[in-house]
Amino acid sequence: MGRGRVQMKRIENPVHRQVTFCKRRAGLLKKAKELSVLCDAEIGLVIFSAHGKLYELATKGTMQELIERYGKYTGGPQLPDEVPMLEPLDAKKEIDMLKQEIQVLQKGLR
Amino acid sequence: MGRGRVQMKRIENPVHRQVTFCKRRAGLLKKAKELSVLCDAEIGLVIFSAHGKLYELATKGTMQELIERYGKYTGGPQLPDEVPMLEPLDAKKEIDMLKQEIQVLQKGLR
DNA sequence: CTCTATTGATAATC
DNA sequence: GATTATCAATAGAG
Repeated sequence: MGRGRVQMKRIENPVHRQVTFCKRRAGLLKKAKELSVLCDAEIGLVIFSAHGKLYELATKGTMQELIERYGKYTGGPQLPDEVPMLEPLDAKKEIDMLKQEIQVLQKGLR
Repeated sequence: MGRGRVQMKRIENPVHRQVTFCKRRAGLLKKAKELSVLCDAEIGLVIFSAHGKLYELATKGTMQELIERYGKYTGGPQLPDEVPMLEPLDAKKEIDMLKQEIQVLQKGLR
């Protein structure tokens, strides 16, 4: 789109990259909403900018609910009781992961 | 795009809706990848079809890592100390406790 | 699925 | 931010 083609690689010019990020981010969010409405799909979209700012979209409910559904889908039917142990990560990180898993499991019990 | 405009509402014809879902889903995933590459952003996209099938995309790492980052972002900066901290147990001990709880929950799910 | 006609997204520009 | 020339996505048809 636009005047001239676009190389599919990181835009080096910071100003240009920022402008493109804003425009395409808006376009992506719009497309996601459209797909959700047109085809009755539940969509979650999370975008972290290069600078770490968060942009999100969740159709049908909250992002948390969607994450839980995701966890249930991937952790449930597909890998019932397979616990792929990770290497000894940072303890805090591992604790957070375990807590999240517990939340998913608790939700599944209801 | 295409021949004729599209009403922004749920497509009633099931065949038409399925075709549109496939096409736009592919387009959305492509756009998400492009935004990630062009603007150096980390993007997570989760799509549940109306029938419950999951389609996902995670640029830069896994979806789990992205979810963790999301949780950290929303639960961290925004609600710094609203997290009921447990007693400062030894990290290893806490991990073992959490794992045990997970096992109990998994058992309950069967 | 492949193939256009046409719209919609957007890169360049102001 | 708004405008416009172009390209890319896609609706409909085969």
